[in-house]
Amino acid sequence: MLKEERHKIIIKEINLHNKVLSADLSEHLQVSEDTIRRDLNELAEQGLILKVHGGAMSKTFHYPFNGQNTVYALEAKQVIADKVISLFKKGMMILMEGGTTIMEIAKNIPADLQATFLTVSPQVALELAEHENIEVITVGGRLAKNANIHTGASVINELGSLKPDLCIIGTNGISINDGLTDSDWEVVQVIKAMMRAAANVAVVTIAEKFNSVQKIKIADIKEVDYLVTELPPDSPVFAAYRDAEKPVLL
Amino acid sequence: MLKEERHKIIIKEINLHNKVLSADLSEHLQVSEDTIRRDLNELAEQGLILKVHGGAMSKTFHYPFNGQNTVYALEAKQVIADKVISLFKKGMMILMEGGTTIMEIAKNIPADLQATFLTVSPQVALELAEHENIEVITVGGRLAKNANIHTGASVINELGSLKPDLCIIGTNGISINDGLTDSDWEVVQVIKAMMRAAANVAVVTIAEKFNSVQKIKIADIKEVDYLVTELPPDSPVFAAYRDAEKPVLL
DNA sequence: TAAAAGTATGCAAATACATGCAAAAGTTAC
DNA sequence: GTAACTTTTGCATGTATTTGCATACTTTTA
Repeated sequence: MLKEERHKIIIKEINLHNKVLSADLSEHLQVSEDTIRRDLNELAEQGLILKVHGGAMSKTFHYPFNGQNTVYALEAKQVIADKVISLFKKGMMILMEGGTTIMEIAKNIPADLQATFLTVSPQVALELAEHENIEVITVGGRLAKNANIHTGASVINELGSLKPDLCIIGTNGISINDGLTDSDWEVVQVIKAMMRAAANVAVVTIAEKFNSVQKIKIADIKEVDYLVTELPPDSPVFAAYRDAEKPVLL
Repeated sequence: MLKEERHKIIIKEINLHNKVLSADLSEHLQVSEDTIRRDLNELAEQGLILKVHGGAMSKTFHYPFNGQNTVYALEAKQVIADKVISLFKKGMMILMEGGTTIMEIAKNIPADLQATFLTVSPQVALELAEHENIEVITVGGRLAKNANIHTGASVINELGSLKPDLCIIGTNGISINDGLTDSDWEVVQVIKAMMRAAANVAVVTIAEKFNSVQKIKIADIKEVDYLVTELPPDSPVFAAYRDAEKPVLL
């Protein structure tokens, strides 16, 4: 049996079943597991498969969202992500909303962080699933199409029985006087429930959104524990926030 | 024996068996292996064959695997999608599993169908969300990273309180004797719960998976209401299935 | 946290390869 | 026909690849 022949069979097997076990292949192809492992290494180097402990899996199945859609204010969001991640500690249970900033955070979580992440966003869930050491739990429910997060009574219900250490939310509007605001009633209900559930609340937002107000109120500024933007905490933009006890500026 | 004569025979042999071994050719053509190697080198230089260690292989046989982003057996899956969609009626509540075939179905749902879709897969949920007229509900839970579907007790629980009209599942193994099989225990539990919940069960699979068996049993064939493949129902592949009352072949 | 399963590494045997060379076979020119 | 030439072939040599095993190490699981 030629090596390339084995490779072909392995690829086919992975395409059929999305994954293969080294032990199964070894028996099926009548070669030692060492040889199979070498085969899998080669195929992985060629980028054809994704090698995992015990075998290999389909790459397409695992990395569905390679589509590079440019994110607005990406650099700012990466700065924000770095700051937020400094709040993450081992063993924490962290609840995340959706949105591009939160996605950026999810992408940049350190590989060695051990924590449990809850989210109401399928996109965030899939991004989080890329990290080996974290457990991902989706709070399911009716999927609101404009925001791509789960909403509805079942979500509120479910959130009521969770006690995360930290809750990360994006926001559409934020201002001293009107607090956090948004324009989607269903989304607002979910965010309220998330804030109620969590021990600490971090709001992430690009500075551009400061002092903008939307139609529906979510909460007062003083209910936010951490406020994270791309600007340094001593930026003049935050002059009005500095006297308040909360939120802590990052 | 002329060189060109050998070349023709080698090409013929490769077309017939997709591969040749230098040792076999040497014996068959009564020349030294060195000569065979030189032959193979020449044919490879002309781009007619793919030379590999130990012999040569058909080029067409090897090439299809450079596009790693193309879903395996995409055409077949689109045919399957069309057939399954014929089962969808207005107002139905339809429960979907995950996997590439199911994704293909989700993509091809007619724009005007009004229905409610439940799914345990974040990917499928996001795909379904692209459709205006359907309601999407995610059954949330712990996200199993290898399969990218929600698993665990909460999912089983939630499924227990749902009564979908139709349930669409992919499968890794399917055979007359061993029924539906898979290799992931958590996934199997979820699929079992899905089948229990639904009034009707449709299994979608490319014909290639027929008569393959995985380690863990999900259900007997007779528990499946519709069996959907890319082949016509009267294909000889289904000879053994034809006498059974269920499943209905599509 | 200990056992089990899976992995990486070095090594040796077997096999396959490229290369140079000379003999054999085929070709051309006279 | 045969000398001069080119091409092809087999062999010897040294090199490279492949493979299974032994070993030590890491990850996973219970």
